[in-house]
Amino acid sequence: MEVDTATNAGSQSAAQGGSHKGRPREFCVDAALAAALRVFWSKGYEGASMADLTEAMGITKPSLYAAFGNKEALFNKALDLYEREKLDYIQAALAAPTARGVAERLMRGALDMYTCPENPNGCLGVIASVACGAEAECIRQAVLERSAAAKRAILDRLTRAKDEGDFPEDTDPEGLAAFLMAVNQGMSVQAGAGATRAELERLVETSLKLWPGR
Amino acid sequence: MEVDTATNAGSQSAAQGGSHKGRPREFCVDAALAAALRVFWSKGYEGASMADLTEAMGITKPSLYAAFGNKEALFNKALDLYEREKLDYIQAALAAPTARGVAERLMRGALDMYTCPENPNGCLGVIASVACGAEAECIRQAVLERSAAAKRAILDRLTRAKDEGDFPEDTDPEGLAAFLMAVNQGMSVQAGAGATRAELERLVETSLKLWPGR
DNA sequence: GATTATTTTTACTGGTCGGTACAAAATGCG
DNA sequence: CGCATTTTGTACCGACCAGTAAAAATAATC
Repeated sequence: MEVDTATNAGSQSAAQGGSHKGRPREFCVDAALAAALRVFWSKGYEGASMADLTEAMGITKPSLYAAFGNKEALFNKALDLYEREKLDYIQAALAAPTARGVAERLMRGALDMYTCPENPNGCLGVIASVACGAEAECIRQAVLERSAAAKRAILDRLTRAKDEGDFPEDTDPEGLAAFLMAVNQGMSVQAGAGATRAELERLVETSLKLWPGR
Repeated sequence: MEVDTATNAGSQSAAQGGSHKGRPREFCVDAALAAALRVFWSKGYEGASMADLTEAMGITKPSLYAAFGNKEALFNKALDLYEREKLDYIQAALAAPTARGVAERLMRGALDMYTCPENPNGCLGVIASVACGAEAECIRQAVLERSAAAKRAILDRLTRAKDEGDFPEDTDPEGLAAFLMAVNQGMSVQAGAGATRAELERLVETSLKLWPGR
Protein backbone atom coordinates (compact mmCIF):
# COMPACT_ATOMS: atom_id res chain seq x y z
CA MET A 1 0.00 0.00 0.00
CA GLU A 2 2.65 2.52 -0.99
CA VAL A 3 4.51 2.67 2.29
CA ASP A 4 7.43 5.07 2.10
CA THR A 5 10.34 2.68 2.41
CA ALA A 6 13.09 5.23 1.91
CA THR A 7 14.70 4.54 5.23
CA ASN A 8 17.59 2.22 5.97
CA ALA A 9 20.59 1.10 3.93
CA GLY A 10 24.07 1.76 5.25
CA SER A 11 26.76 3.96 3.91
CA GLN A 12 28.06 1.96 0.99
CA SER A 13 26.12 -1.02 -0.26
CA ALA A 14 25.22 -3.80 2.14
CA ALA A 15 22.06 -3.36 4.16
CA GLN A 16 22.69 -3.91 7.81
CA GLY A 17 20.67 -4.06 11.00
CA GLY A 18 17.20 -3.08 9.77
CA SER A 19 14.71 -5.77 10.86
CA HIS A 20 12.95 -5.94 7.50
CA LYS A 21 11.64 -9.15 6.15
CA GLY A 22 12.29 -9.38 2.44
CA ARG A 23 15.44 -9.24 0.38
CA PRO A 24 17.66 -6.43 1.59
CA ARG A 25 18.21 -3.40 -0.61
CA GLU A 26 21.61 -3.45 -2.25
CA PHE A 27 22.18 0.31 -2.56
CA CYS A 28 22.32 3.25 -0.20
CA VAL A 29 19.20 5.38 -0.54
CA ASP A 30 20.91 8.55 0.63
CA ALA A 31 23.81 8.15 -1.77
CA ALA A 32 21.41 7.41 -4.62
CA LEU A 33 19.40 10.51 -3.77
CA ALA A 34 22.55 12.61 -3.69
CA ALA A 35 23.47 11.28 -7.12
CA ALA A 36 19.98 12.07 -8.39
CA LEU A 37 20.29 15.62 -7.05
CA ARG A 38 23.47 16.12 -9.04
CA VAL A 39 21.71 14.98 -12.21
CA PHE A 40 18.69 17.24 -11.71
CA TRP A 41 21.00 20.07 -10.78
CA SER A 42 23.02 19.62 -13.96
CA LYS A 43 20.21 19.00 -16.42
CA GLY A 44 16.99 20.30 -14.91
CA TYR A 45 13.85 18.28 -14.27
CA GLU A 46 12.79 17.52 -17.81
CA GLY A 47 16.34 17.40 -19.09
CA ALA A 48 17.17 14.58 -16.70
CA SER A 49 15.98 11.30 -18.20
CA MET A 50 15.31 8.17 -16.21
CA ALA A 51 18.29 6.65 -17.98
CA ASP A 52 20.51 9.52 -16.80
CA LEU A 53 19.22 9.13 -13.27
CA THR A 54 19.49 5.37 -12.99
CA GLU A 55 22.98 5.39 -14.46
CA ALA A 56 24.21 8.06 -12.04
CA MET A 57 22.48 6.40 -9.11
CA GLY A 58 23.82 2.99 -10.03
CA ILE A 59 20.45 1.28 -9.83
CA THR A 60 17.80 0.03 -12.23
CA LYS A 61 14.49 1.64 -12.97
CA PRO A 62 12.33 -0.74 -10.91
CA SER A 63 14.59 -0.16 -7.91
CA LEU A 64 14.24 3.59 -8.35
CA TYR A 65 10.48 3.44 -8.58
CA ALA A 66 10.25 1.11 -5.58
CA ALA A 67 12.44 3.36 -3.44
CA PHE A 68 11.30 6.83 -4.53
CA GLY A 69 7.87 6.50 -6.17
CA ASN A 70 8.34 8.22 -9.51
CA LYS A 71 10.38 10.92 -11.18
CA GLU A 72 8.43 13.77 -9.63
CA ALA A 73 8.67 12.36 -6.10
CA LEU A 74 12.38 11.77 -6.62
CA PHE A 75 12.83 15.36 -7.68
CA ASN A 76 10.99 16.66 -4.65
CA LYS A 77 13.17 14.61 -2.32
CA ALA A 78 16.25 15.84 -4.15
CA LEU A 79 14.93 19.39 -3.75
CA ASP A 80 14.56 18.81 -0.01
CA LEU A 81 18.14 17.61 0.15
CA TYR A 82 19.30 20.61 -1.87
CA GLU A 83 17.59 23.08 0.39
CA ARG A 84 18.86 21.32 3.50
CA GLU A 85 22.49 20.95 2.46
CA LYS A 86 23.16 23.71 -0.06
CA LEU A 87 20.89 26.54 0.98
CA ASP A 88 21.73 26.58 4.66
CA TYR A 89 23.81 29.70 4.11
CA ILE A 90 20.58 31.65 3.69
CA GLN A 91 19.33 31.06 7.20
CA ALA A 92 22.79 31.80 8.53
CA ALA A 93 22.90 35.04 6.57
CA LEU A 94 19.60 36.25 8.00
CA ALA A 95 21.12 36.05 11.47
CA ALA A 96 23.69 38.73 10.72
CA PRO A 97 23.38 41.79 12.98
CA THR A 98 22.93 44.42 10.26
CA ALA A 99 21.28 44.57 6.86
CA ARG A 100 24.66 45.02 5.24
CA GLY A 101 25.88 41.89 7.00
CA VAL A 102 22.83 40.01 5.73
CA ALA A 103 23.45 41.14 2.16
CA GLU A 104 27.12 40.33 2.37
CA ARG A 105 26.62 36.82 3.75
CA LEU A 106 23.83 36.17 1.27
CA MET A 107 25.96 37.16 -1.72
CA ARG A 108 29.15 35.52 -0.53
CA GLY A 109 27.30 32.35 0.39
CA ALA A 110 25.78 32.19 -3.08
CA LEU A 111 29.15 32.95 -4.61
CA ASP A 112 30.79 30.09 -2.72
CA MET A 113 28.06 27.68 -3.66
CA TYR A 114 28.00 28.61 -7.32
CA THR A 115 31.75 28.40 -7.65
CA CYS A 116 32.38 25.27 -5.62
CA PRO A 117 33.97 22.91 -8.16
CA GLU A 118 32.13 19.95 -6.65
CA ASN A 119 28.76 21.47 -7.45
CA PRO A 120 27.07 21.67 -10.84
CA ASN A 121 26.92 25.18 -12.24
CA GLY A 122 24.08 27.45 -11.25
CA CYS A 123 21.12 27.17 -8.90
CA LEU A 124 18.79 24.21 -8.99
CA GLY A 125 15.84 26.46 -8.25
CA VAL A 126 16.56 28.77 -11.15
CA ILE A 127 17.26 25.88 -13.50
CA ALA A 128 14.13 23.98 -12.56
CA SER A 129 11.82 27.00 -12.60
CA VAL A 130 13.09 28.35 -15.91
CA ALA A 131 13.50 25.05 -17.71
CA CYS A 132 10.10 23.62 -16.93
CA GLY A 133 7.38 23.32 -19.48
CA ALA A 134 3.75 22.31 -19.47
CA GLU A 135 3.40 18.87 -17.90
CA ALA A 136 5.93 19.54 -15.15
CA GLU A 137 4.00 22.56 -13.95
CA CYS A 138 3.65 21.16 -10.43
CA ILE A 139 7.43 20.87 -10.24
CA ARG A 140 7.69 24.50 -11.19
CA GLN A 141 5.12 25.46 -8.59
CA ALA A 142 6.98 23.56 -5.88
CA VAL A 143 10.20 25.34 -6.73
CA LEU A 144 8.53 28.74 -6.95
CA GLU A 145 6.92 28.29 -3.55
CA ARG A 146 10.28 27.70 -1.92
CA SER A 147 11.75 30.66 -3.74
CA ALA A 148 8.86 32.85 -2.59
CA ALA A 149 9.35 31.67 0.98
CA ALA A 150 13.02 32.59 0.83
CA LYS A 151 12.20 36.03 -0.52
CA ARG A 152 9.64 36.56 2.21
CA ALA A 153 12.19 35.63 4.87
CA ILE A 154 14.66 38.11 3.39
CA LEU A 155 11.99 40.80 3.17
CA ASP A 156 11.01 40.28 6.81
CA ARG A 157 14.63 40.59 7.84
CA LEU A 158 15.16 43.77 5.83
CA THR A 159 11.95 45.28 7.17
CA ARG A 160 13.21 44.66 10.69
CA ALA A 161 16.53 46.16 9.67
CA LYS A 162 14.79 49.33 8.53
CA ASP A 163 12.98 49.57 11.87
CA GLU A 164 16.36 49.21 13.53
CA GLY A 165 17.74 52.10 11.55
CA ASP A 166 20.01 50.17 9.19
CA PHE A 167 18.74 52.11 6.17
CA PRO A 168 18.19 55.71 5.10
CA GLU A 169 14.58 56.83 5.44
CA ASP A 170 13.69 56.61 1.76
CA THR A 171 14.83 53.01 1.38
CA ASP A 172 12.35 50.41 0.10
CA PRO A 173 12.86 46.99 1.75
CA GLU A 174 10.70 45.30 -0.87
CA GLY A 175 12.86 46.68 -3.61
CA LEU A 176 16.01 45.62 -1.81
CA ALA A 177 14.68 42.09 -1.28
CA ALA A 178 13.91 41.84 -5.00
CA PHE A 179 17.36 43.26 -5.63
CA LEU A 180 19.06 40.56 -3.55
CA MET A 181 17.05 37.89 -5.30
CA ALA A 182 17.97 39.36 -8.68
CA VAL A 183 21.69 39.48 -7.95
CA ASN A 184 21.51 35.89 -6.75
CA GLN A 185 19.59 34.78 -9.83
CA GLY A 186 21.95 36.72 -12.05
CA MET A 187 24.91 35.01 -10.46
CA SER A 188 23.23 31.66 -11.08
CA VAL A 189 22.64 32.43 -14.74
CA GLN A 190 26.16 33.75 -15.22
CA ALA A 191 27.67 30.78 -13.39
CA GLY A 192 25.67 28.47 -15.63
CA ALA A 193 26.97 30.41 -18.60
CA GLY A 194 30.53 29.67 -17.56
CA ALA A 195 31.52 32.81 -15.65
CA THR A 196 34.71 32.46 -13.62
CA ARG A 197 34.86 32.90 -9.89
CA ALA A 198 36.78 36.15 -10.39
CA GLU A 199 33.98 37.57 -12.51
CA LEU A 200 31.32 36.65 -9.99
CA GLU A 201 33.44 38.06 -7.18
CA ARG A 202 33.57 41.35 -9.00
CA LEU A 203 29.79 41.32 -9.28
CA VAL A 204 29.48 40.67 -5.56
CA GLU A 205 31.97 43.37 -4.61
CA THR A 206 30.25 45.91 -6.82
CA SER A 207 26.79 45.05 -5.51
CA LEU A 208 28.06 45.25 -1.97
CA LYS A 209 29.59 48.65 -2.58
CA LEU A 210 26.23 49.90 -3.85
CA TRP A 211 24.34 48.49 -0.86
CA PRO A 212 22.83 51.31 1.21
CA GLY A 213 23.11 51.90 4.95
CA ARG A 214 24.89 49.78 7.48
CA MET B 1 21.05 21.97 -53.29
CA GLU B 2 20.03 23.52 -49.97
CA VAL B 3 19.26 26.95 -51.34
CA ASP B 4 17.88 29.20 -48.65
CA THR B 5 14.39 29.76 -49.96
CA ALA B 6 13.12 31.76 -47.01
CA THR B 7 12.36 34.80 -49.10
CA ASN B 8 9.01 35.73 -50.59
CA ALA B 9 5.44 35.06 -49.39
CA GLY B 10 3.18 38.00 -48.70
CA SER B 11 1.72 39.21 -45.45
CA GLN B 12 -0.99 36.66 -44.84
CA SER B 13 -1.04 33.51 -46.90
CA ALA B 14 -1.02 33.76 -50.66
CA ALA B 15 2.34 33.99 -52.37
CA GLN B 16 2.47 36.85 -54.82
CA GLY B 17 4.91 38.25 -57.33
CA GLY B 18 7.93 36.01 -56.84
CA SER B 19 8.88 34.53 -60.21
CA HIS B 20 9.51 31.03 -58.92
CA LYS B 21 8.68 28.04 -60.98
CA GLY B 22 7.06 25.37 -58.84
CA ARG B 23 3.98 25.33 -56.68
CA PRO B 24 3.75 28.51 -54.61
CA ARG B 25 4.16 28.35 -50.85
CA GLU B 26 0.83 28.68 -49.07
CA PHE B 27 2.09 30.30 -45.87
CA CYS B 28 3.96 33.44 -44.96
CA VAL B 29 7.49 32.59 -43.91
CA ASP B 30 7.85 35.67 -41.73
CA ALA B 31 4.62 35.02 -39.88
CA ALA B 32 5.56 31.37 -39.39
CA LEU B 33 8.95 32.39 -38.02
CA ALA B 34 7.31 34.85 -35.65
CA ALA B 35 5.04 32.08 -34.42
CA ALA B 36 8.03 29.77 -33.96
CA LEU B 37 9.79 32.47 -31.94
CA ARG B 38 6.86 32.66 -29.56
CA VAL B 39 6.98 28.89 -29.04
CA PHE B 40 10.74 28.82 -28.38
CA TRP B 41 10.36 31.85 -26.14
CA SER B 42 7.65 30.14 -24.12
CA LYS B 43 9.11 26.65 -23.88
CA GLY B 44 12.82 26.84 -24.60
CA TYR B 45 14.65 24.99 -27.33
CA GLU B 46 14.30 21.43 -26.14
CA GLY B 47 10.93 22.05 -24.56
CA ALA B 48 9.47 23.11 -27.91
CA SER B 49 8.55 20.00 -29.88
CA MET B 50 8.13 19.90 -33.62
CA ALA B 51 4.45 19.27 -32.99
CA ASP B 52 4.24 22.46 -30.89
CA LEU B 53 6.03 24.40 -33.57
CA THR B 54 4.10 23.15 -36.58
CA GLU B 55 0.79 23.67 -34.79
CA ALA B 56 1.64 27.26 -33.84
CA MET B 57 3.05 27.99 -37.28
CA GLY B 58 0.06 26.47 -39.02
CA ILE B 59 2.16 24.30 -41.30
CA THR B 60 3.19 20.66 -41.53
CA LYS B 61 6.57 19.21 -40.71
CA PRO B 62 7.80 18.74 -44.28
CA SER B 63 6.91 22.36 -45.05
CA LEU B 64 8.85 23.46 -42.00
CA TYR B 65 11.90 21.42 -42.96
CA ALA B 66 11.75 22.64 -46.55
CA ALA B 67 11.52 26.29 -45.51
CA PHE B 68 13.84 26.40 -42.50
CA GLY B 69 16.15 23.38 -42.68
CA ASN B 70 15.74 21.76 -39.29
CA LYS B 71 14.87 22.58 -35.71
CA GLU B 72 18.25 24.08 -34.92
CA ALA B 73 18.29 26.31 -38.01
CA LEU B 74 14.75 27.41 -37.21
CA PHE B 75 15.81 28.35 -33.70
CA ASN B 76 18.74 30.37 -34.95
CA LYS B 77 16.50 32.31 -37.33
CA ALA B 78 14.03 32.88 -34.51
CA LEU B 79 16.93 34.09 -32.36
CA ASP B 80 17.92 36.55 -35.09
CA LEU B 81 14.36 37.85 -35.18
CA TYR B 82 14.28 38.13 -31.40
CA GLU B 83 17.47 40.12 -31.27
CA ARG B 84 16.36 42.35 -34.12
CA GLU B 85 12.87 43.13 -32.85
CA LYS B 86 12.97 42.67 -29.11
CA LEU B 87 16.48 43.63 -28.11
CA ASP B 88 16.73 46.87 -30.02
CA TYR B 89 16.32 48.78 -26.78
CA ILE B 90 19.86 47.74 -25.86
CA GLN B 91 21.53 49.59 -28.71
CA ALA B 92 19.30 52.58 -28.03
CA ALA B 93 20.27 52.52 -24.36
CA LEU B 94 23.97 52.55 -25.12
CA ALA B 95 23.49 55.87 -26.94
CA ALA B 96 22.41 57.66 -23.77
CA PRO B 97 24.69 60.57 -22.84
CA THR B 98 25.64 59.41 -19.34
CA ALA B 99 26.22 56.07 -17.64
CA ARG B 100 23.18 56.63 -15.48
CA GLY B 101 21.12 57.21 -18.59
CA VAL B 102 22.47 53.98 -20.08
CA ALA B 103 21.58 52.02 -16.95
CA GLU B 104 18.16 53.58 -16.77
CA ARG B 105 17.26 52.89 -20.38
CA LEU B 106 18.66 49.39 -20.14
CA MET B 107 16.59 48.53 -17.10
CA ARG B 108 13.42 50.25 -18.22
CA GLY B 109 13.71 48.71 -21.66
CA ALA B 110 14.02 45.26 -20.14
CA LEU B 111 11.16 46.01 -17.80
CA ASP B 112 8.91 47.02 -20.68
CA MET B 113 9.81 43.95 -22.68
CA TYR B 114 9.36 41.51 -19.82
CA THR B 115 6.02 42.95 -18.83
CA CYS B 116 4.53 43.44 -22.27
CA PRO B 117 1.43 41.23 -22.18
CA GLU B 118 1.96 40.25 -25.80
CA ASN B 119 5.33 38.69 -25.04
CA PRO B 120 5.97 35.36 -23.33
CA ASN B 121 7.43 35.72 -19.85
CA GLY B 122 11.15 36.11 -19.42
CA CYS B 123 14.09 36.39 -21.76
CA LEU B 124 14.63 33.94 -24.58
CA GLY B 125 18.37 34.08 -24.04
CA VAL B 126 18.12 33.18 -20.37
CA ILE B 127 15.56 30.46 -21.05
CA ALA B 128 17.53 28.89 -23.85
CA SER B 129 20.90 29.06 -22.12
CA VAL B 130 19.64 27.69 -18.80
CA ALA B 131 17.29 25.08 -20.18
CA CYS B 132 19.66 23.48 -22.61
CA GLY B 133 21.17 20.09 -22.05
CA ALA B 134 23.76 17.94 -23.77
CA GLU B 135 22.82 17.51 -27.42
CA ALA B 136 21.70 21.10 -27.86
CA GLU B 137 25.07 22.42 -26.76
CA CYS B 138 25.59 24.36 -29.96
CA ILE B 139 22.31 26.16 -29.34
CA ARG B 140 23.56 27.10 -25.91
CA GLN B 141 26.85 28.31 -27.37
CA ALA B 142 25.07 30.45 -29.94
CA VAL B 143 22.97 32.10 -27.25
CA LEU B 144 25.93 32.59 -24.92
CA GLU B 145 27.94 34.24 -27.68
CA ARG B 146 25.24 36.85 -28.23
CA SER B 147 24.94 37.42 -24.52
CA ALA B 148 28.69 37.85 -24.25
CA ALA B 149 28.64 40.33 -27.13
CA ALA B 150 25.95 42.36 -25.39
CA LYS B 151 27.93 42.40 -22.17
CA ARG B 152 31.03 43.51 -24.03
CA ALA B 153 29.12 46.38 -25.66
CA ILE B 154 27.85 47.46 -22.25
CA LEU B 155 31.31 47.19 -20.75
CA ASP B 156 32.81 49.28 -23.53
CA ARG B 157 30.17 51.94 -22.99
CA LEU B 158 30.74 52.01 -19.23
CA THR B 159 34.50 52.16 -19.68
CA ARG B 160 34.06 55.20 -21.90
CA ALA B 161 31.71 56.64 -19.31
CA LYS B 162 34.38 56.31 -16.66
CA ASP B 163 36.86 58.11 -18.90
CA GLU B 164 34.27 60.84 -19.28
CA GLY B 165 33.99 61.20 -15.54
CA ASP B 166 30.56 59.65 -15.05
CA PHE B 167 31.78 57.57 -12.10
CA PRO B 168 33.70 58.05 -8.86
CA GLU B 169 37.35 57.06 -9.12
CA ASP B 170 37.04 53.71 -7.33
CA THR B 171 34.27 52.41 -9.60
CA ASP B 172 34.81 49.15 -11.49
CA PRO B 173 33.17 49.18 -14.93
CA GLU B 174 33.52 45.40 -15.25
CA GLY B 175 31.66 44.93 -12.00
CA LEU B 176 28.95 47.35 -13.09
CA ALA B 177 28.54 45.61 -16.43
CA ALA B 178 28.12 42.27 -14.64
CA PHE B 179 25.73 44.05 -12.31
CA LEU B 180 23.56 45.29 -15.15
CA MET B 181 23.52 41.85 -16.69
CA ALA B 182 22.59 40.33 -13.34
CA VAL B 183 19.70 42.70 -12.73
CA ASN B 184 18.45 41.99 -16.24
CA GLN B 185 18.76 38.23 -15.77
CA GLY B 186 17.13 38.48 -12.36
CA MET B 187 14.22 40.39 -13.88
CA SER B 188 13.89 37.67 -16.49
CA VAL B 189 13.82 34.92 -13.89
CA GLN B 190 11.36 36.79 -11.70
CA ALA B 191 9.15 37.63 -14.66
CA GLY B 192 9.15 33.97 -15.63
CA ALA B 193 8.22 33.13 -12.06
CA GLY B 194 5.13 35.32 -12.34
CA ALA B 195 6.28 38.60 -10.81
CA THR B 196 3.95 41.53 -11.46
CA ARG B 197 4.99 44.66 -13.27
CA ALA B 198 4.79 46.59 -10.00
CA GLU B 199 7.29 44.23 -8.37
CA LEU B 200 9.74 44.51 -11.24
CA GLU B 201 9.32 48.29 -11.27
CA ARG B 202 10.33 48.35 -7.63
CA LEU B 203 13.41 46.34 -8.46
CA VAL B 204 14.32 48.78 -11.24
CA GLU B 205 13.74 51.85 -9.08
CA THR B 206 15.83 50.41 -6.28
CA SER B 207 18.67 49.42 -8.59
CA LEU B 208 18.60 52.83 -10.20
CA LYS B 209 18.76 54.55 -6.84
CA LEU B 210 21.86 52.51 -6.00
CA TRP B 211 23.54 53.28 -9.30
CA PRO B 212 26.68 55.37 -8.76
CA GLY B 213 27.68 58.62 -10.42
CA ARG B 214 25.85 60.50 -13.10
C1' DG C 1 -0.71 19.91 -73.69
C1' DA C 2 3.77 18.15 -71.96
C1' DT C 3 7.72 19.14 -68.96
C1' DT C 4 9.90 20.72 -64.99
C1' DA C 5 10.17 22.52 -60.41
C1' DT C 6 8.34 23.29 -56.06
C1' DT C 7 5.00 22.59 -52.13
C1' DT C 8 1.58 19.87 -50.00
C1' DT C 9 -0.27 15.77 -47.71
C1' DT C 10 0.06 11.33 -45.68
C1' DA C 11 2.36 7.87 -43.73
C1' DC C 12 6.26 6.23 -41.87
C1' DT C 13 11.23 5.49 -39.61
C1' DG C 14 14.29 4.30 -35.65
C1' DG C 15 15.02 6.03 -31.17
C1' DT C 16 13.88 7.66 -26.60
C1' DC C 17 10.51 8.97 -23.12
C1' DG C 18 8.37 7.68 -18.29
C1' DG C 19 6.59 3.77 -16.27
C1' DT C 20 5.60 -1.38 -15.38
C1' DA C 21 4.76 -6.81 -15.49
C1' DC C 22 6.96 -10.74 -14.29
C1' DA C 23 9.82 -14.09 -12.52
C1' DA C 24 14.16 -15.17 -10.20
C1' DA C 25 16.88 -14.17 -6.09
C1' DA C 26 17.55 -13.15 -1.31
C1' DT C 27 16.20 -12.42 3.25
C1' DG C 28 13.32 -13.29 8.01
C1' DC C 29 10.05 -16.17 10.33
C1' DG C 30 7.55 -20.36 11.42
C1' DC D 1 12.55 -26.97 5.49
C1' DG D 2 8.52 -24.09 3.60
C1' DC D 3 6.43 -19.63 3.40
C1' DA D 4 5.77 -14.71 3.21
C1' DT D 5 8.00 -10.57 1.78
C1' DT D 6 10.89 -7.53 -0.58
C1' DT D 7 14.44 -6.37 -4.18
C1' DT D 8 16.55 -7.58 -8.35
C1' DG D 9 17.21 -8.02 -13.52
C1' DT D 10 15.01 -8.32 -17.93
C1' DA D 11 12.01 -7.37 -21.08
C1' DC D 12 8.37 -4.83 -22.37
C1' DC D 13 4.41 -0.97 -22.93
C1' DG D 14 2.21 2.93 -25.51
C1' DA D 15 3.40 7.74 -26.41
C1' DC D 16 6.17 10.95 -28.18
C1' DC D 17 10.67 12.59 -30.28
C1' DA D 18 13.14 14.71 -34.65
C1' DG D 19 13.33 13.78 -39.23
C1' DT D 20 11.99 11.78 -44.02
C1' DA D 21 10.21 9.01 -48.27
C1' DA D 22 6.88 9.15 -51.68
C1' DA D 23 3.25 10.68 -54.33
C1' DA D 24 -0.37 14.04 -55.31
C1' DA D 25 -1.09 18.98 -56.23
C1' DT D 26 -0.01 23.45 -58.25
C1' DA D 27 2.42 26.62 -60.61
C1' DA D 28 5.83 28.61 -64.67
C1' DT D 29 7.94 27.42 -68.99
C1' DC D 30 8.28 25.13 -73.35
